[in-house]
Amino acid sequence: MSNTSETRSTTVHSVDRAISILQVLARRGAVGVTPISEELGVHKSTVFRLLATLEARGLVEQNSSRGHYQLGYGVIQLAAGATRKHDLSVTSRPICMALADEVGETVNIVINDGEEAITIDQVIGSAEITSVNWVGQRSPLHTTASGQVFLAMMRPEERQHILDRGLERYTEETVVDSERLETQLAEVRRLGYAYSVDEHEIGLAGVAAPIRSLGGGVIAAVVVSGPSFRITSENASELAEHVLAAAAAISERNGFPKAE
Amino acid sequence: MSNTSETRSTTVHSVDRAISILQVLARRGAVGVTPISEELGVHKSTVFRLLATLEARGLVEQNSSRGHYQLGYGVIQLAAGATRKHDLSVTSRPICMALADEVGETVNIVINDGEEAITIDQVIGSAEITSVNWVGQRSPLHTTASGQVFLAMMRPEERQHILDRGLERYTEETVVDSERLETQLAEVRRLGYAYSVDEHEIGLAGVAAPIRSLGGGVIAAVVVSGPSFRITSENASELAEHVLAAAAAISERNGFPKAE
DNA sequence: CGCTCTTGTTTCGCTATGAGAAACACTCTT
DNA sequence: AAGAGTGTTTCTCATAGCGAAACAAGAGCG
Repeated sequence: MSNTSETRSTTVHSVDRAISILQVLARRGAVGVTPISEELGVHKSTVFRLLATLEARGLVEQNSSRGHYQLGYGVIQLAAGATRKHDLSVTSRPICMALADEVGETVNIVINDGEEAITIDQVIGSAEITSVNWVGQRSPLHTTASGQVFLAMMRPEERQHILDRGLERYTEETVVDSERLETQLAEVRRLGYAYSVDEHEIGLAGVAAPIRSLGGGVIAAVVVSGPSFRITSENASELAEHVLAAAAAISERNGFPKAE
Repeated sequence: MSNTSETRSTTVHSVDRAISILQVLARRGAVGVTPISEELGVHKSTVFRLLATLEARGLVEQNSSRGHYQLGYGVIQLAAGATRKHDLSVTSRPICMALADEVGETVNIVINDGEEAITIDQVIGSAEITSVNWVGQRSPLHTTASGQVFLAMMRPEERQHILDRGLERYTEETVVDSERLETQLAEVRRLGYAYSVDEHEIGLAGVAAPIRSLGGGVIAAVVVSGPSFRITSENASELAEHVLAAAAAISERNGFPKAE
């Protein structure tokens, strides 16, 4: 089959067909040679040969002798390479640019290394007079909006381990009492986002939402941050809606099922 | 390149090459045309044409004009299809068969539908005199080893929601007190596995460990179960080692990073 | 700033590959 | 037991995919 009006397409026909087969299997689960042939309009001997190639490389498996075909472990292995953490900024960058444009503030992507938060990408907002480059910088979990997202969503014993090490005070507003922080984190779980003001640095505020991966785990956070005179408790919930939408879009690109 | 001494291989050459390119990108991240050409021993115009095909279908992206190539969102979408829950039994089946052979008891794969545990696959152990087919059967979360794995690993407010509905007594050994169950579940989190005996049915015992996916979320449990005179508190920890190893192998096949 | 080198991209002619037709083998259904 | 349907294999042929050569663009160096 040809799907282009050009005499010679730049794409490789048989690779195109093989990808179509993979997509049929992703959508339909275990399927036979004949239904694939009918759906794609390709001869069943061709389908068979392409499946044999995909099977030889582990992208496809046959569930019994002469049985149906389904996606194999090799696809999961490829995806594991595709979703490695530090490539997250590549998939999220266009969404962050759109968000920065939308809200006018700086947008960061932050990951959790288990002990601290690390900013891996940043888009400067239009409202910024001066720009601090946060990329590569570490920050404590308890004082930043993104850090509070990580603390809120992690398992209690993992969080307890962190709290047991003590909480360092950064400003007069820093919460250093474990019980009070737990209360605050319960609110983060209830709302689905964190809002932090003056806790890490006087005059600095932020709104953060979790980025989830295929299995639902939190792999990063998207944060809108700026001066606390612009990011106030009055407009934080409106800002949060934009941040949550961006986090959902990024999560979807990382395999998290789309919310209906 | 030809990797077979036969005159004509059954696999499709160009599809084979395209998959090799995907695997290079999964391993190396963003790479250029020339390094891929050198690593695979394929002409760079061929690599370019194959990359163009993969890019057209979304499996590969170029990070800037004339820039390096990397895996695209399309691979994650394929993997989302590959890791759907009910296909889990296919990836886990060989590991369960090996585990059943190893420990001599029946092995089940159980998923959590949010309210109850459901067995989706079963391998009968050699020590079984009679065999009960658990596949398709539902069981409560608080009385079974797998159910306790799910309760232990879920977020506290989700668990609270379940506990608030009340716990039904099945035997004299069923724990129906929420605080006592929470203590038990804390032990499950500490050990990484659950051991349940006589709580669901007198004479029935089991050891269960969580199966995790790419993002770390618990998607299922692998359980060894049998009569309580064979699965005792004495041999449960030894049995648990085998179960944990099987759960880790299944988790890895579902994209969870291999523990070093 | 200009030149050189490297790499991504494009074009073209040729042949080895991938296509479909036909047939075979196996399983399921009646 | 026979027929239908589907997975698998073989064979011939047309063309798609290959590599060589050349071009275009960007990076690095003097």
